[in-house]
Amino acid sequence: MIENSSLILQSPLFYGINEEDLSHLLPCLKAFTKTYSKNEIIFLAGSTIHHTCVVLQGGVQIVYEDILGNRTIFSRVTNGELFGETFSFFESEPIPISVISDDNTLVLFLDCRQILTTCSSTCKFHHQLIENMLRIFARKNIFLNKKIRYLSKRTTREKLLSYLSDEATASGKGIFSIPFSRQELADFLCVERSAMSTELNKLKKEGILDFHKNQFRFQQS
Amino acid sequence: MIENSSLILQSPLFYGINEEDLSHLLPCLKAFTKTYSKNEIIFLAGSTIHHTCVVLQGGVQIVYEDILGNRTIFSRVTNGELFGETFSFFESEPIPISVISDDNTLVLFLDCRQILTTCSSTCKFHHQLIENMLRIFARKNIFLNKKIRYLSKRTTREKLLSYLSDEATASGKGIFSIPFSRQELADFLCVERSAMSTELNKLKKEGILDFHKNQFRFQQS
DNA sequence: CCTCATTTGTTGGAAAAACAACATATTTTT
DNA sequence: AAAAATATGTTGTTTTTCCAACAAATGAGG
Repeated sequence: MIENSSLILQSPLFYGINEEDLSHLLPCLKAFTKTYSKNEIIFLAGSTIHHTCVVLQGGVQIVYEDILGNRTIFSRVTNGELFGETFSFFESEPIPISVISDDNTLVLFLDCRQILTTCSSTCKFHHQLIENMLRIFARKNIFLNKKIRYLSKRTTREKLLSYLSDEATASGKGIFSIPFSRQELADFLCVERSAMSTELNKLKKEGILDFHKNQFRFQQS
Repeated sequence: MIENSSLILQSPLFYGINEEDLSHLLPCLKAFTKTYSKNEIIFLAGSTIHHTCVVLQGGVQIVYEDILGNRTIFSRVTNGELFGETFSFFESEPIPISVISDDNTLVLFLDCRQILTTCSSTCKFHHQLIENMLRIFARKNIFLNKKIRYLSKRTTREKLLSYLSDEATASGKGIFSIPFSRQELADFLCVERSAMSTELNKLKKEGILDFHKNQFRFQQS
C-alpha cells in the first residue's frame, strides 16, 4: 500500500495505471514526496534539474524574473499537473524559470532518466506512462501556443479580450471565473496592472464585459 | 529501398533508426510524401488534422492570423523538423494556426494514430520513435517558453535585445545571423516593423549592436 | 468594531509604440 | 541595363502604455 496513491493516480501522468501497477512503478522511478509551505522555492532559475515533478496537493507558480526584476507568471500548476518535465530532458542546461509553492503543497519527485528507460521485462505500465507523457506535452504545447497568442496582441485591451474570450469559450458557460488576481492577470498578460484595471473598467462602461472580482461575463449584443 | 530514406533518417524523429527498420516502420505509420511550391497552404487554420508532418526539404511557416488580419509568425520549420504533431494528439479540435510552404517543400505525412499505437510484436524501433517524439516535444516546449520570454518584455528594444542575445549565445560566435527578414522579425516579436527599424538603428548608434542585413554582432564594451 | 495590510481603482504626466506617408535601398523581372 | 516590385529606413503625429502617487475598497486579526 503506497502513501498518497489515490492522489498520485489522479494525475494524468498515471492515467490507465492502477494501484497494483503503481507499486511496481514508483520504486522504478525512484519516486519520493516532499511538502512545502507557501512561497518556498522548489526550483531556482539558473540551477539544473533532474526530476519531473507532480503536484499532488496545493499549487506552484512557474515564474520568470528578468535582470530588472520584472516578474512574469508563466503559469500556475495545480493538482495532478506536472512541472520540470520539459527541462528534465536536457539535464545539463540551466533552467530559465523558478518554481515557487503557492500554498501548502505536496510534490512528487520522479527521476527523469527512469521515465524514458523502459525498465526490465514486464513493464506494460511504463509504456503507458510514456504515452501519457506525450499527451501531457501536447497539451502543454497548446497552452503555450495560446499564451503566445495573447501576448502577440499589441494592446492591453486586445490581450484582455483574447484571453477572456478563450476562458469564456473554455468554460462553456456565460459566467466564468479566472484563476488570477488582478496583479497576477496583469503579470500573466505582461501588461501594467493599473493600465489593465483602467482598460477593464472601460470595457465595462462600454457594455462589452461585466465582472465582479474573478467572475466575468461577456454582454450579449 | 525506400524513396527519400536518407532525408527521412536525418530527422530527429527517426534518430536511432536505420534504413532496414525504416522499411518496416513507414508502412506501419501509413506514411506518404507530398511536394509543395512556395506559398501553398498545407494546413488551414480552423481545420482538423490527422497527421504529424516532417519537413524533408525546404521549409514551412507556422502562421497565426487574427480577425483583424494581424499576422504572427510562430516559427519557421525546416529540414527534418516536425509540424502538426501537437494538434494531431487532439484530432477533433480545430487548429488555431495555418501552415504555409516557404519554398519548394517536400513533406512526409504520418498517421498520428499509428505513432502512439505500438504495432504488433517486433517493434523495437516504434518505441524508439516515441522516445524521439518526447525529446522533440520537450525541445519545442523550450522554444515556446523562449518566445514567451521575448514577448513578455514590454518594449520593442527589450524584445529585440532578449531575442538577439539568445541568438548570440546559441550561435557561440561573435557574429551570428538570424533566419528572418526585418518584416518577419517584427512579426515574430509582435512589434511594428518601422518602430523596430528605428530601434535597431538606435542600438547601432549607441554602439551596443552592429549589423548588416541578417548578420548581427554585439559590440564589446 | 476598529486597525492595519493588501488589493484594486483613478488620475496626470512622461515615454514608447502604432500609424501613416514617404524616401531610399535592394531585388527581381524583363 | 532599365523598370517594376519589394524591402527597409525615416519622420512627424496620434494613440497607448508606463509610471508614480494617491484614493478607495476589501480582507484579516485582534
